[in-house]
Parts: sequence; structure tokens; C-alpha cells
Amino acid sequence: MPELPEVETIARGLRPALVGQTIIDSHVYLAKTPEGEWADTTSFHNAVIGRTIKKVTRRGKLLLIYFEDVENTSLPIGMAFHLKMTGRLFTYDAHEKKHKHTRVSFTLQKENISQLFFDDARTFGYVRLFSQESLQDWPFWTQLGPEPLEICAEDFCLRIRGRRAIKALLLDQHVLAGVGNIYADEALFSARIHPNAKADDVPHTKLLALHQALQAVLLQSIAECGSSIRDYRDAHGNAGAFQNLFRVYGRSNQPCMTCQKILSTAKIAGRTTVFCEHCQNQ
DNA sequence: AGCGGGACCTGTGGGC
DNA sequence: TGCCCACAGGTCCCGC
Repeated sequence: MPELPEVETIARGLRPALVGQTIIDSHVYLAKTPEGEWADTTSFHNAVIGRTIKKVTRRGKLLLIYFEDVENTSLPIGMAFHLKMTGRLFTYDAHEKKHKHTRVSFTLQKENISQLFFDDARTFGYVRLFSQESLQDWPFWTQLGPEPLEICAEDFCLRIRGRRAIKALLLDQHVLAGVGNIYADEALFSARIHPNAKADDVPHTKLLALHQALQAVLLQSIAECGSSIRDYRDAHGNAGAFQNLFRVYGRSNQPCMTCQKILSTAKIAGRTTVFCEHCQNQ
């Protein structure tokens, strides 16, 4: 679910509530949610108890929580949450009871007791504890592409190439980390590029426009606290507002905001894709 | 190499 | 009201 702007918004919301807090208890309600070296419920619990949160950040669509260093170097240095389609991370006061879809919860204390819930209706999401070493054994992590907001135009053009559909490249987390279906469609519309165009057939000037458009759409969405379609809420339970600014995503059969022709829908790169045949002719 | 389809899951909304 | 089907923001794996 959440793409880069939504995960960024969640990280910003959680940061003030979590940094400096110490985990004093944890519960795993769905055994498959923790993954990796400390996936087992008991080792997960033992590895997080007593850990103080140092940093809350993001890489691609992963929400990262780092712990303060401890003497025991065999313990994890942090945990990575992938929210997939329906994952949510919220903080609550000490009295909040487990929800229907709560998969993992943490109890925190510094001054006031509070809780962090990882809820996920469809259960595709996961949390993975990691050490410096185990990160290197995690292919999803080691193969993540660069951050789309940090890559320069020149490097962007070098990565968006080949005979695949350009939308497939934007969605490929090895090529760029954090772009999903919404922002791929919005950026391609903005740059006036057909989502099914082979990357190598797209003129260099259009690739430069796409680099600009992608960064603009991501930044604008972050400024609006992300997009809320159905499940997504930020760390405080608030909906984002960027969905009100969609120009193509979710607007099948509605008029193009540029040329008024009816927007087209197709399955491209395995995903529902909305675009304007007239404006995105390249 | 790159695609299409299926799998992993539950919830929701539309049509009848 | 209720049932059935299609579809959903992500990723991985398989076979063609």
C-alpha cells in the first residue's frame, strides 16, 4: 500500500513519539509477521525488550526503526517494517486494546507508557529485525535501487533504459526504491509519456521531464501527507490529502484534465494503469 | 530477457 | 438485505 510519500509521512509522525522511548514489552499476534533471523516469536521478544529507539527513518517503502547501541553485539540494531498494501503503524496510550488486525504490538516507556501497533488486514506486511551483518544477507535490502528524490537526472536516465515498458521500470524496486502504482501513473502523465513505451524508445528530453515530474509528484504528495485511498492513515490516524490531486490514478473513464478526452485503462506491468492516449503519445 | 499469471490474504463496493 | 464477483497502494516465483 503505502508508497514513498506515505511511508515518509508515517516516519515523520512516529519520530517525535518514538525517539528516546524504551521498549518494555512486545506481543506477536500473528506468528508469520516477523521475518528473518529473529522471526521466532520468543527470539523476537527477547531481542526488542529493553531496547531504546534512536532513530525513525525510511528507505524506499521500508519504515526503519534503529535502536541505541548495546554491549551485546549479537542483538539486532533495528527493525524494518514493510506495510505492503494494508499495513498501518500507530501509537496509542497504555489502555488501547489489540485491534482485530493487530499483528505485532510494542509497549514503550520513558515518561508515559504508550504503545506502538502494527495492524495489517491482509497480512502481507512484515517486520524484520536486522543486524549490520544480516542486512547484507537480505536480497530485498541489498538490491534496492536509489532513492528517487536523491538521484540526479543523469543517473536517472542511465537507470531508465532497456526494452521493458517504462512503467515496469518505475515500479521495479531494483531500479528505484519507493515508487508504486499511484506515483508511476501520475509521473508518466505529467511527463506525457505512454506507460507502455519501451524505455529505449523514449527521447532523452522526455526522460529528463520524467525525472522532474516524478520528484515533483513525490514532493507534492509528501507536502499533502500522502494519499489516502482506503486503508492508509498516518501515524496519528489522519488521512492524507494528495488523493484529491490525482490527475489519472483512479480516474478511469473520466475526462483528461488537460485535453478533456476520456482517460484509458489498461493492464501494464501487471497493474491497472490509467493514462491519456492523446496526451501520453510517446 | 521480459511478460503474464498466480500466490499470498481480507475487506469493500457494485451489480443483481 | 444478501450473495457473488471483481478489485485493491506490493512483491515473489514460475513457466512460456
